Amino acid sequence: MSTFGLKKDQPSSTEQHPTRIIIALDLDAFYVAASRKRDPSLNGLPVAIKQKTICATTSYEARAKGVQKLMRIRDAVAKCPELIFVDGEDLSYFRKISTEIFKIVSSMVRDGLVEKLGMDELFCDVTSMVEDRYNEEIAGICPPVKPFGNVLPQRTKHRLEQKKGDLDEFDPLTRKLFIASNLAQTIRERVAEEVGLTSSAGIATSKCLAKLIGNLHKPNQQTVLAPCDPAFATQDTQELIDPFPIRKVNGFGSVTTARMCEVASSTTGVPENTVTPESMTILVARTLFDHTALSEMFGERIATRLHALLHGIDDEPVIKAPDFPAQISIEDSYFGLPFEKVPEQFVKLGDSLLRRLELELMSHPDPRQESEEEKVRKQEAEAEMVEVPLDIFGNPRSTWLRYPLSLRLTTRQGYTNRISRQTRMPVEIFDISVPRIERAKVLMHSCEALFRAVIQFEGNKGMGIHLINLAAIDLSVHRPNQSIGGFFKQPVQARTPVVESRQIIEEPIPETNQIDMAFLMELPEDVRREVAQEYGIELPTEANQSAGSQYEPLSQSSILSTQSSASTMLCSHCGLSMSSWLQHDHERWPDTGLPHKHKDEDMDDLDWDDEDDDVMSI
DNA sequence: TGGGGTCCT
DNA sequence: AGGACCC
Repeated sequence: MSTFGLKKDQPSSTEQHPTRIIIALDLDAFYVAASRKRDPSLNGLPVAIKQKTICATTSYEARAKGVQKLMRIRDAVAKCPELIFVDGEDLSYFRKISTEIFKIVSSMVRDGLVEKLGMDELFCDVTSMVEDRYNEEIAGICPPVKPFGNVLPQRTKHRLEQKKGDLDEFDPLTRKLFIASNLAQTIRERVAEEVGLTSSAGIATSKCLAKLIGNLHKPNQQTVLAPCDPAFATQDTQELIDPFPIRKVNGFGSVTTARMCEVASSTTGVPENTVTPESMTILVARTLFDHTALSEMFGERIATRLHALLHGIDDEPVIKAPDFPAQISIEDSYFGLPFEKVPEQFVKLGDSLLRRLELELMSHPDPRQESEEEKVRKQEAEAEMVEVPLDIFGNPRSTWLRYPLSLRLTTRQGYTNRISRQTRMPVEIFDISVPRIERAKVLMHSCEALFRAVIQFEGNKGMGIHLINLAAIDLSVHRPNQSIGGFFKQPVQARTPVVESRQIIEEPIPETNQIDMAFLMELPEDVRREVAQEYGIELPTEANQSAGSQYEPLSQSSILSTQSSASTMLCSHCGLSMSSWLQHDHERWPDTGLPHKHKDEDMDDLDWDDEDDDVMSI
């Protein structure tokens, strides 16, 4: 029988925007798999990725012993005493592997139409790729393909078993989904070969369905949802997803689900707590709530989305991951960090943030690490006979590809909600000829000002700080100019790059780490060790220290105004002495930086050594 | 319950 | 600036 006629007479049911073919790719136990790539001795063993007091991710061996994701360490050890813990607080390695995988998949999908969800999930819109391949099948250029992996719904499976050779009798959409399942397999194989990590996939006509059914067969498997009969497609799909708890569906978060359980128990008159999130299935929700009900509960916009999802409809497009993220942030959690210890953490987190900014927002002279944008930039520069910026040795120089214009500080006191404040990013941090720890100190000062604002707003809840998050946001292509006020009459920073980069500006050779020692030694020991380790600085041994005593201990309070840079200046306004890196901050006080001397009273608002601090202990 | 992210209001 | 959502 000819499918040609069918195809012409049936212009696919959704004419407004063509039916899409989506692949949802999910890496199996990603953190564990990446850790095993780094350390193969973990293979085959029960492993948990530890973050503070919880197991963020667990290996399948651990799950077999009942060690679930997000379980407390204590409970995990009780379930599985042999459990091996891998520290998962530093995400840099995971980020690297994640990027590798993203690049491979992007290169295999037309137009790089790949969306990232977290570090281990990808959505690919392969509609047009599959379309082309389907047309080749129709033209007889290549034979029709069987689906790869698990197939749903049952109706399609049965038909496959019955009519073995007659793939061309299936509906066009069904055949396209079959094709996509083979593409998904190819992608998974490539990732496994080149990176060494296994993954699972779901193939369907929307992100939501693809993800839902991808979860049905999990490690290292895939599932395609390919309704074979247009007359039953909607019904088959609905019956398939009806038993799922709504929590498994992408738009239903904990708040929405809880609210629906609440309303459900009050309207149906069933006793409380009998409608649990797990029992709130798509079927139950769909029977209980129509669009109007949802609209009253959540508002028109959200209601429309949720209502559609309950009916298996999801129009969310696959949005290609941008070259640069919208934000880059660093956070750490604490068991009630006393206020006076906060500045040290600002230095530590600020330093980490700077590292990440340099890694992710700058060009890298090593061509092996070169980003796509950078290659394009170089090609353009070449075409226009403009030289790429060179360093003092004539080698290609790292330059900023994006500049975060704003800095945001988010904190949490106890278990209350997060409080955040933002300010302009101090431009000094972009001057990489200055040692990073110096720039981290600039960030620290900005953070202190923001922290004061947070405290003034929130007051002291008497439990110390439980979370600090530093975020670089508002990424711009242009280097921000310095031009607020200007009574320091600083030369305006050279606008970066590309065009006027003919002349090589001789930048001062970066100062050695020696200059940071005084500052370093003044930090508490644990922080100092962490920072020093990051920089590869060898800390003096105790013997050294006592013998040399070259590092004069500074008073605690001087942390707020310390300066170890050689270039010191006095504010012409208030006469305060400070490192030249702080000029800009100082000038903009109280936005960031040091206060002017005549405004010292303002400092009283922030008492770092508040005796009333009732620090919560573990 | 972590250490990240997104978008909407 | 906060809140919902995602992993």
